Amino acid sequence: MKRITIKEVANLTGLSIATVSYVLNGKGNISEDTQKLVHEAVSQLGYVPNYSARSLVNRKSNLIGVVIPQAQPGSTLMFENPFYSEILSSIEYTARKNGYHIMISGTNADEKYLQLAQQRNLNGIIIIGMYNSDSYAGLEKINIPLVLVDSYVDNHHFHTIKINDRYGGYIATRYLIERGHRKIAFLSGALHESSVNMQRLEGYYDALREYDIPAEAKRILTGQINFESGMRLAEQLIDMPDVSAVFCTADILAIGVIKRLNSQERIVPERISVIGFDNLNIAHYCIPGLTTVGQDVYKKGEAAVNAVLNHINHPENAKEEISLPVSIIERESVRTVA
Amino acid sequence: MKRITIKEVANLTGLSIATVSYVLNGKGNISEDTQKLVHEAVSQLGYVPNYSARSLVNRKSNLIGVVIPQAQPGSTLMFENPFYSEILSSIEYTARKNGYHIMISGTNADEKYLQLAQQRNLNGIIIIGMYNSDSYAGLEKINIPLVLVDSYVDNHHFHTIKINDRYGGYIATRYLIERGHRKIAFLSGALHESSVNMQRLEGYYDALREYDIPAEAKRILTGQINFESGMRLAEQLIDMPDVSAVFCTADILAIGVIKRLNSQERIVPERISVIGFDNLNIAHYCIPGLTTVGQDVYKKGEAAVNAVLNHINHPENAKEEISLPVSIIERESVRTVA
DNA sequence: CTGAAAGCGCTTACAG
DNA sequence: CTGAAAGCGCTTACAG
Repeated sequence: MKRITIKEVANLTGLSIATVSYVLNGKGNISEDTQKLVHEAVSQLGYVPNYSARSLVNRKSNLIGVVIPQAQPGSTLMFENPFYSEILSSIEYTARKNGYHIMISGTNADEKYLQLAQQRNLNGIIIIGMYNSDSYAGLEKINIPLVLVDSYVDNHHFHTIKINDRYGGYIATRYLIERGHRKIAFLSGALHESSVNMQRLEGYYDALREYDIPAEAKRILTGQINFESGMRLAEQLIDMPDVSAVFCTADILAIGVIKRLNSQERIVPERISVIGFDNLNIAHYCIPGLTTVGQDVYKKGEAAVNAVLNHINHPENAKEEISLPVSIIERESVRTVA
Repeated sequence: MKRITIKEVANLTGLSIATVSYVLNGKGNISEDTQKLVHEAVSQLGYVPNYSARSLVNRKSNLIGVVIPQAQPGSTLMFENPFYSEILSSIEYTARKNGYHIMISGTNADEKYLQLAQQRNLNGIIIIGMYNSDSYAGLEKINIPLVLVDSYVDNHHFHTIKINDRYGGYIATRYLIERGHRKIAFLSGALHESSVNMQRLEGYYDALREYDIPAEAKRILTGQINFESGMRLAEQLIDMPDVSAVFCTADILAIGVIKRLNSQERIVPERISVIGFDNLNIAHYCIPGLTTVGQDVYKKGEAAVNAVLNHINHPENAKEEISLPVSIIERESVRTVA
């Protein structure tokens, strides 16, 4: 099956390939008649432009790369946490509306990905989540728009989209305190320096401080951000009968915690209260509905794509640093205590 | 920033670009010494091959396109149903291990996607789910490996990966019957001719027939495959106090049903039993744990990629038609009645 | 308003 | 064992 090229269109119309190319790209000054002629030939022949050839000369691919963390190095993507599929959904949608496609891959956000980006002539890169900071080494010497979502590696070379994580941690904790809780556990993934978890922990401390509640190191429990880890961390809670509320820095963690607690004698919210973070769809699905710190995951993805697009169109502009709002979403997993 | 090309590598080594290309591709008979020379120059220069140029001459992109249904035409992808992110995860992983990347897009699986596939020189296409059958029109005249996941449009032009949906419907229903249930509702998405839902309904009928239980049309309720629809369908159940068990053809539907039922007087499983289909992660997360018909979503994605890869390597082989097994996963959402 | 020609960065018969 | 050259399908100054 011979591929139909611009040459066949040129032959059929009796024009040159240059002219055909001009009308296809809406460039140059081509007469109405000629344009119509070309368009007719295109649809008659079923001509489809070859992006590989276009990319080669334009040095652009209309492809945006999205880097999603892996569950384990070299393993499957972290889709177990619905946060990633939710944000991917809005990234894909926003990109599609603007004529771009999404390439996903579970590579690390490191030098190797930089190679990939060059190989593929990516027009932009969106990196979601935190990677250890020397992963970013070399990434700034690339002149491809690069946006970091939820990362506090802040070297002004990249666009950043995040939320006010510290404030989120603060309002979550305050919400529990205002409902009479004093012994509040903090459950999260690893507390790396530049992680959102660390910020949320600071917010937790802020709230305790404001209400003169001493922070207890033993109530800070860390694992990974997934369901299983939530189950395991909940084990540790079982030996802390005085803890009346738990702040989990991710909904998926909170779901695991609730599941495990429920299988013990500690029903949520009757015996213990739980608040999450993210407001994923599952927070709404589960029973009891999960009270959580809501962020607009859809907007986050949209903002990431827009940052890429803006950079493409106005490379001279300063780096974007966008911080999206958070707010408490009340459901049934927290109760007021005396 | 000038891009480093094969030419620079040739200059530095004093070889021709042909020779450099040969060693890069491991073709031809090139001496050890020359090979080493080239590799040194490559790493010294930081040379990265340009896939656009490669694709242009090879007519292959190392890119596999994955088509995921949209929630609404022209809207975001159906990631609200975790089935899609779970299968995407295994598709990406399997592709990555084999040197391919994944391009996702929410286009319809129609002539337009065919154009896209040609534009992008896709090496394979994986279409997940059911589209109306004339969407596939023209898709067979493309000579790109194409695999259909969970579709009963069966014209032998495509590879197909599915499970035994009818049997799945049968064992789900039988499971309920064996536990004493007689008035069993069937909840699903639209019952299109070639949909998995229709097959699962047939299995439901099979089981009823086997046990001489009359099928009642009023107990067949259809909506869409999402959480909200599950909530809405559950409304209708409220006026059917005699129904003691519900078979939902998707876990996400079942989750919606349980949530709604729970907010009424009908607690699961005490007052009514629910069985799902898919065995998604959420089936394990929720309370009560969801008893469901388990399929291996990971294997499904893996099989889809392997079908593409096999086709690439052995285009002469017959179309693959793979059917994966299903089995009951017991949790807590079904109880035995007298 | 339109065309001839160079060039994007690679691969691959074909010669030698 | 290595190289000169054509060609993949497109875009874009530059002429006219």
